[in-house]
Amino acid sequence: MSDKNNCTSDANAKCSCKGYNLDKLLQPNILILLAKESLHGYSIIQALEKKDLFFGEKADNTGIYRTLSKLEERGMIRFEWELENTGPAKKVYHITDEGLECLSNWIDTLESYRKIIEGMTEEAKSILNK
Amino acid sequence: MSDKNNCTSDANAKCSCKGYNLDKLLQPNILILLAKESLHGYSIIQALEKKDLFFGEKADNTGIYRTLSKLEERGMIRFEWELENTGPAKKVYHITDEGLECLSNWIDTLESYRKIIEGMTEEAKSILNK
DNA sequence: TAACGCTATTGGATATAGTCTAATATTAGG
DNA sequence: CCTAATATTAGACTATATCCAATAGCGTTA
Repeated sequence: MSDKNNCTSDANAKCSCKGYNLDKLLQPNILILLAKESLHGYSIIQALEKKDLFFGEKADNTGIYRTLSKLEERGMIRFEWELENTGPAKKVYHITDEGLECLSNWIDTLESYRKIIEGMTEEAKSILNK
Repeated sequence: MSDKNNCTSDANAKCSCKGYNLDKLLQPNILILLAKESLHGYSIIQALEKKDLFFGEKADNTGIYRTLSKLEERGMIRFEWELENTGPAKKVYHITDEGLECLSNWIDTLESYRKIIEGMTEEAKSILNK
């Protein structure tokens, strides 16, 4: 079996069909966490890692901090600096009313999305007789 | 009710929570179509529009043609020029063995993805009491 | 025949989401 | 003091998709 005839060939080693490039849905995932409790960036990273959100891959810190900044710019979340305890200063984020409404929209959006993905999977299965 | 307190405010009019920025999963969608029959780009566009894949939005031609080029570069699909019939020349694409294996991988990936999205939706619902 | 619309493909610039690498800073433990 | 863990940020880059524009063949119709 030649390497060219499967998605593990050099050129396709990181083919999207393995899930590497799927949207991690960081915005709704972060809103869900913050709807339950206020957290700072680093603890959000750890919470997302626990969830095994990333197809076994570890979370990307930079991406999460960038998403937090963007959500803050849009008024979905706000933060206060926490200097009290031990360790470096932390930005403790909490969700706003706008963020809760955004999360409510996300529920409908994700349900539609799930149906689309379900339909695709069923169609692909029937074609390949899987 | 102020405009600032919902996702329809100017700044958030095209908020991702409405689904505008979701991955359209063009790669697997195109592979599914081509696993059933060979097609040229423009007919793929029309087929995807019929599916209402895009949250009611119309398909973006450029994106579909770019995805076709990428899939072709990676050996998932191949094309022949069709000059016979009326109209401009068409690139008729057909799926390769590698493309079929890629689609098979996509089935597992999409099933995992669906479960992740389902879990997120349920969690968000329980938090918001929806 | 000129104008228009449909079919069919491509290119440039931009947007959004996320990754990789590196840097900075505080503090606790050995 | 050195290192590891905690905590945040910046620059460059990749993947996916969008918006606008251009090109080109062909049929209809005014």
